[in-house]
Amino acid sequence: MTRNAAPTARRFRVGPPLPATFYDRPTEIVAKELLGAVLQCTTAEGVTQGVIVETEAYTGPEDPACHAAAGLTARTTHLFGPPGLAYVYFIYGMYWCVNAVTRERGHGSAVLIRAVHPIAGVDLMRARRVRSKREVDLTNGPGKLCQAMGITGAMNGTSLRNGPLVIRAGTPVPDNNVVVTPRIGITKAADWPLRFFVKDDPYVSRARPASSGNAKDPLSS
DNA sequence: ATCCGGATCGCCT
DNA sequence: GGCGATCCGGATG
Repeated sequence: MTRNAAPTARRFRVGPPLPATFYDRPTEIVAKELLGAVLQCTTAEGVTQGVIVETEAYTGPEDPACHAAAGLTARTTHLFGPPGLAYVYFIYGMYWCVNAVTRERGHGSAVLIRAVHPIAGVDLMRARRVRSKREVDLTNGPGKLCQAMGITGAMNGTSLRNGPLVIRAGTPVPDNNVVVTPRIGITKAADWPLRFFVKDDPYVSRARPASSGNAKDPLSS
């Protein structure tokens, strides 16, 4: 039997695009409630869809891990845009990451989408992610899901209701199925509990934040 | 003009 | 668990 296959037999609800008012709320709330929603990307190659199963909140200029902490620059223009915009940025010389802008225009906060559970266009995702060995490696990370879905900087600043990227209402995840932990891969504000993921979903990037032991002893000399 | 670190990933030991 | 790839933004001189 197909033990490892995505649960395609189960039908996910794919509703209308989420309204701008959905995003115009505290970023942590938006991050939590985006779990279960459906991210959709349309390109010349086709349409891909995935249920959002992992997010992180970046709350604004006062959050040292948020790009808004550097102020309004060319790069962060759309991060400071109106709620419901896509903020797509380039990282580590080779990957894209996608965010949903939250709160009112000028605030500078967003939700990073860290993992999705594919429900449509899976063959296209596999074609774009030849490197991935296991099925979960298709979309279990922010750089991976952008590669799988064809999300690039060309989509930076587009509306998440109209553009090539759309986030649609899905099946809300009950609180008792949501796990909250510190964010992954950051050094500033590394202990703030702003990461949210769906308990037991196989596409979550990691069950826990990098547990790289305890702090080293910087006073060894 | 130059330097450094980064919201990552995949391969190595 | 560690490290290199590979490029951009922001800070510094």
